[in-house]
Amino acid sequence: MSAETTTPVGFEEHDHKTCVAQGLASADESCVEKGLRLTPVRRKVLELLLREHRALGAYAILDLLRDAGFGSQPPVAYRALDFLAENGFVHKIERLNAFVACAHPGESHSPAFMICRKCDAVAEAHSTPAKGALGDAARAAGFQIEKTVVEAEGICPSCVDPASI
Amino acid sequence: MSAETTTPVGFEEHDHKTCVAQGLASADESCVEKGLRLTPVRRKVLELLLREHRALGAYAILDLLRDAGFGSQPPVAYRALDFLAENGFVHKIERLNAFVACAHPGESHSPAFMICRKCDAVAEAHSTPAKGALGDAARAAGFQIEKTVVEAEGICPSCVDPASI
DNA sequence: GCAGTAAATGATATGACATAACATTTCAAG
DNA sequence: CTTGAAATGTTATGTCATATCATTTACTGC
Repeated sequence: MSAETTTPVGFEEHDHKTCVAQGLASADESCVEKGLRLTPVRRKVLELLLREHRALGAYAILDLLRDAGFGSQPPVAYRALDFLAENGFVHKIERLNAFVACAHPGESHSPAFMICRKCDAVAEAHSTPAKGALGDAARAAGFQIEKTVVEAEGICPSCVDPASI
Repeated sequence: MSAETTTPVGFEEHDHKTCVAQGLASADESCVEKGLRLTPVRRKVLELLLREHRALGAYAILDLLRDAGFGSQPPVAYRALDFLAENGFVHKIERLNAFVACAHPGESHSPAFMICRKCDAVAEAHSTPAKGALGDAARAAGFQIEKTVVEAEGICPSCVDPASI
């Protein structure tokens, strides 16, 4: 494991092929371990998201699925996305109503996202929401946190400093 | 200011009338200060959200607006909600595609929400996302955070322990 | 192998959320 | 009073998501 795995991906140059291959391999392995079925549509959706490596809406995914010879009605995409999201292979970006491939496959994590409002690039980082003020408030209120959505909107390095593009 | 103002509201009994009156008074005052126009529709939407004191979808608000004699087309609700959200009087809950009145009017804050997946109750707390792991990741990546969405999904005290209802 | 069952997929229809565009009204400033 | 900017009303449309039922696939026990 290289040092890069701890870096938020999404705002940096990287090797797409490796990215895609590792993501798929990781998912294959994980599904075998857990007895999950990474069927052709599901694997294709994951591959598409890894390839694009940005947030895609369900209907954009659907277009790509059609091109790849799969069914082209909304439930086809949503069912695959539900499976992938439930099992941590992709994440939904609530702010964008869109989906991204998980950038830290295999690691257990509660993801946090940085979303550029100019170019819509999305980077995944780790968050520890239960450890901060929110965790304190939840304990005080008797609220049991099961899942957290943490999304920061702002300006990515490339859009802050156009020279760096 | 009572001790209750630091408690996440939404999961507790409270005085609705005071709630609504204070919220509206606070908004009136704030708008005068800032030269904003809290027009009848806008004020009505805020009042409705304070009264209901839970997350409402735009179309639910629209129904209530119609009942109150206002226009009943979607832009009427969305424009009022945009104004109120931009100025911190209401917040959008991305997870629910719905809106709640701000529970901490007048205080500057980056809100965090606890959302019960059983009863859809929503409580507002404070968050300090830039201080934790996300802030570190953003600084490391050169990402400039402008706004954060922090939403925890789980079980509220009443649904955990039905006897307490 | 083959029947029975559960899971996954395909397809139709509909529901829920949100905004573009333009006409009309309101309101404060000159 | 008029003029320009902001707000509102209205029509139409775009985008995101799911309920439902028919069909196919794939695993299980006989």
